[in-house]
Amino acid sequence: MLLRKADVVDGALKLLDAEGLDGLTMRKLGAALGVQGGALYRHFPSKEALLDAMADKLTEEFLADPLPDVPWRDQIRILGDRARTALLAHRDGARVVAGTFAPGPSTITAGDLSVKILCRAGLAPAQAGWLAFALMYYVLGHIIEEQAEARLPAGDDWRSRNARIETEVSPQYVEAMDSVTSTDPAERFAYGLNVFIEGIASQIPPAQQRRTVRRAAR
Amino acid sequence: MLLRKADVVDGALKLLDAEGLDGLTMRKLGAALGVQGGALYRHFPSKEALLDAMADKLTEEFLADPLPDVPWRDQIRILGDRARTALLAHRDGARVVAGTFAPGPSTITAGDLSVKILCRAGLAPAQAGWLAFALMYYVLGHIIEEQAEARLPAGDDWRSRNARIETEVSPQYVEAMDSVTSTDPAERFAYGLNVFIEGIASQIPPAQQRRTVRRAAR
DNA sequence: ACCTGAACACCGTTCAAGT
DNA sequence: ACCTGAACACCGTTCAAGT
Repeated sequence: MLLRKADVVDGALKLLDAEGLDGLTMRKLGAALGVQGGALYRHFPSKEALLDAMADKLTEEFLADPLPDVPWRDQIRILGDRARTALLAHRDGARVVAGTFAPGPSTITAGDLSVKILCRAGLAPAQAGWLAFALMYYVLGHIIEEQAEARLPAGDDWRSRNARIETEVSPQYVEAMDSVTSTDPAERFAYGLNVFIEGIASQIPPAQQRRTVRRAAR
Repeated sequence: MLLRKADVVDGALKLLDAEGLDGLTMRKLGAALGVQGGALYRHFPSKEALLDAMADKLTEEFLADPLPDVPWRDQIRILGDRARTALLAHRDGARVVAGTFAPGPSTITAGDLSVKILCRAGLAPAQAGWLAFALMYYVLGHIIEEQAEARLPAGDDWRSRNARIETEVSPQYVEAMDSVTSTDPAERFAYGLNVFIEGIASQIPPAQQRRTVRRAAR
């Protein structure tokens, strides 16, 4: 049975779940698809290109449904939550997307969508572009950390690591770190996303802001 | 001449500048230090541990001077700028720090400092911790991208990549991407950092905020 | 204690040859 | 066109043996 590009990407995502990003090798992927490792280079010019295709497939998923016509703040919240769900759906999903070198069609569409939302909110395209990236850094950073923590050995929390090296630390830091490790990641994610949204709101010129509020009200 | 741990870290940072993170191998580092690759395992149990030590050294640099007693917004701006300077000082510096597995003393001190600033601004320790991480995601994401762009082949801009795949894109997106690639990264960095700061300010309870304003005024 | 030399168990990638 | 088999040029890591 001959392989198609899509088969390779699907197999790679399956292997990703089983082995993690560090365990994803061309030889193992070949074996999982019943083929020699080298044969994969008929379908992708490099492992990097395959990883780009995997990232684009993950991004595709959270673009499937159109965004509802709600105020821009809610649209960003929805986009953020969908991105999080899509990235958490595969082991190391966030790391795969963060490592994207050449963006695919879905990655570009996602960027386009983010910029359009921020422009409709009242930002100039330039600032919308800058903040779309900033938003992406937050989303990816947060989820990379979530997925890393999920795979730590049981006793290896921040407390035991701090104890090993002797660094004095404020009681506030202790409380902060305890909260980071004990609070539902979804809540932390939403909180930070909201801070971001309020920061964006602070950059919208008042004239535009009025228009936005009316949009939200109808 | 026998090697010390610090010599290995210094040599590794030098080799990082010459070869980049992907070109940094234990064998090459050994050769640069006049030693076999395997000999490095007398000083570090793994390459990962060496990379952690490199990351901590980078972090150490921007903690050298104490923060001036200015309002919390300015303290965060100063911290962000110092972090950016320190990370840009070495090739792939941001990727090295982002890949940190076990934080060292400086990394912990930097976290402690961030949390303290945010608490002094009026946040509860838990939220201060969450936002300290969010802040770090932004800083690292931005600088990783800066350092990646700096090494792209000349003709390989977003425009030529988009042309290769046929994805329709809004005129706003075009303007946004042009702005991202043509604007001074320092300006973009400061803008996003400020958005973040204003978002944080929006989360501070009014009672606390008054105190903060007075602090800033004196 | 620190380093050498050599090995082990892998990698990504290429390519003549087969079907 | 797609795949095999085998190679090339590397990796991180380990370890007996030297000094």
